[in-house]
Amino acid sequence: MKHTLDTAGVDHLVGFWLAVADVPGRRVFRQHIGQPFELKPVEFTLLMLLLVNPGVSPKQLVPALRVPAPQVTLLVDRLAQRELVERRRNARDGRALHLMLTAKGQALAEKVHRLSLGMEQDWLQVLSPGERVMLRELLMKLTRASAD
Amino acid sequence: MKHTLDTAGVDHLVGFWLAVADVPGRRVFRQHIGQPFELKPVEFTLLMLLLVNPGVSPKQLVPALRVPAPQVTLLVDRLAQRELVERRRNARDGRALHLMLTAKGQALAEKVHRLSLGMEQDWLQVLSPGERVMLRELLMKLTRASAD
DNA sequence: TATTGTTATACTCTATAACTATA
DNA sequence: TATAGTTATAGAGTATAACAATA
Repeated sequence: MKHTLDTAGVDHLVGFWLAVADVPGRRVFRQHIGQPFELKPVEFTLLMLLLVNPGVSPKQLVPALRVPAPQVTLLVDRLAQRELVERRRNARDGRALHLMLTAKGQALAEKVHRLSLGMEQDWLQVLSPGERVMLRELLMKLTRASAD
Repeated sequence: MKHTLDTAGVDHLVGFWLAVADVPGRRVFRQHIGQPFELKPVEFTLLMLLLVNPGVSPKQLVPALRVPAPQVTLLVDRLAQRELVERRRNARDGRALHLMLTAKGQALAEKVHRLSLGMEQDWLQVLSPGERVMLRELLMKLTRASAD
């Protein structure tokens, strides 16, 4: 009995290998950041976006996080309840919100960002430094080309 | 108001760009195969595996499809009900099963395989032929290195 | 006693429609 | 009348534990 199946039927598909590689990629995140700090990938991403783009609106997060508007509301609810993020009313437009990191949120965001810088090393060890850069740049090129 | 947020906080993460690229990758599958043939990605992958590995057992599919055993049962249930796959008892071991494509399943598997050969062209258009090969090979290398 | 596959069940994630409040 | 955000709800996907049949 074979222990590894022949994947010849899907070997030609970038999408297949992308989906497969995503599994250990998510595990790396979970082990280094997700579990220790109780952050889901999308929550981590939101913190990272707020670190660099303070004051963005939920409306702007919909395309950036690739998540529908109602989910952004729930996402911000959770982070606001943990006092990591706060909602501020837009002074000119009473409908719109500005999202800001609290002091606590800022500290956490900086900490997990620092941790994230080295967390993928083991996972990517099989690739040379040049290959890692190449892989990331090809993925970025692919994404930046399509509708962001 | 900026229309594209600064992703500087996550730019260094291969896992982030992998997850992001996976979104249009799934859309390509859905448009070309998923919707027209009512196949989910995991169902398509199972058909492709059976095309090359006839007679595999659900047990073998668990690691290959990265899906827990009960989900394999339900997956095979659906495809068996559509008369694409059939379960055969192992003659030597009454517990084990062999999964086979039916004639109908074989025909569908061959058809969607043929379609899949060209379906990613538009999506990957921004990459040169060499870059596409490079991307796929880096992803395969990354996966083959870790536990399959 | 261990293994293959199944059943039952709970949990999370995701998507959509309807609503509010402001403009 | 349109827009930002929220509420409510339903559907799909995922994970775990308990079970039946065979070894």
